[in-house]
Amino acid sequence: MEAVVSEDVCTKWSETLRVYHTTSCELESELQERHELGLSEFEVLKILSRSCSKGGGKAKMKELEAEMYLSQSALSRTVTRLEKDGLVTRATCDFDRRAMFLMLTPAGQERYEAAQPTYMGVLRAHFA
Amino acid sequence: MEAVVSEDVCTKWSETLRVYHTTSCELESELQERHELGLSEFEVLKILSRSCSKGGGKAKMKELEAEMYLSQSALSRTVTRLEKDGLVTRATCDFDRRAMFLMLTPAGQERYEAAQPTYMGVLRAHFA
DNA sequence: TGACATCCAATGCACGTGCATGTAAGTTTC
DNA sequence: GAAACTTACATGCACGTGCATTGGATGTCA
Repeated sequence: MEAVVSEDVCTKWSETLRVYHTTSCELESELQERHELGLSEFEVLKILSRSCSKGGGKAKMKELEAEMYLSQSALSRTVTRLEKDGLVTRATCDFDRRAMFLMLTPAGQERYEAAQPTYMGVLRAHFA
Repeated sequence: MEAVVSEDVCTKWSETLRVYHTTSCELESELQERHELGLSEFEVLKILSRSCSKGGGKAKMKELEAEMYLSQSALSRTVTRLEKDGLVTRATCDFDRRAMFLMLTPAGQERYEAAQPTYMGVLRAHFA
């Protein structure tokens, strides 16, 4: 009884591990090879694209952080990389000068739209 | 139709991501805090413990590599750390002197048996 | 208003990982 | 048996990450 339950959770975990690993590896390499984007960079573009379309073109760092599985420091550096590539711009918030707004540049929007089908293709291949 | 399928695979992926992230983070921190073991270190001990009980006390690096989601180099260094902590020992194979046998030390066996309930506890909390 | 706590983002640092390469041992081909 | 190839593991290196800290801005309370 106990043993059955134990075996069951182990199986579930190793299944999760397998799916996560194969999918994230393929996402990573496909996005890198075809669009020069890491997975977390793509995720930032994805969230920005979504919130920009309804939020008037900007999102706060804190909002991004809450939606991603990434530490504050890692997110900060990811955004730095994206900014260096000209895909997003940072802007200080007028009302709270501690906070930063992020905005997709046209190049960022374009890059995201080019990469999105690749992303979806991998997901479909693994989950459909 | 297309949209529904798309939404579905996205949901599945983000669910996988969530489960993987929360579980692996908790495994990592619990194992580290209570037993001074990283997750991949624990995984090596786990596989060794299993194959030792039936295989006469040893396993080859290649076998480990095949059973883990870890590159050859990462595995090599993980084993180096375990060896430095006195939990496993390396031994060259007599028949193929390229290959390495790994063996759990008594301390390694002990550490694994102490950590295993912690590991199972986390899995049960997330999957049961 | 002044002192203190809280919050946001950036950065120094240590660490684990993957890729590419090195080294040594085994295998194949002629 | 020598040369070319393959296999097993270790290691140099670059990179992304998390933790802890810093610096600056905001909020709170007396």
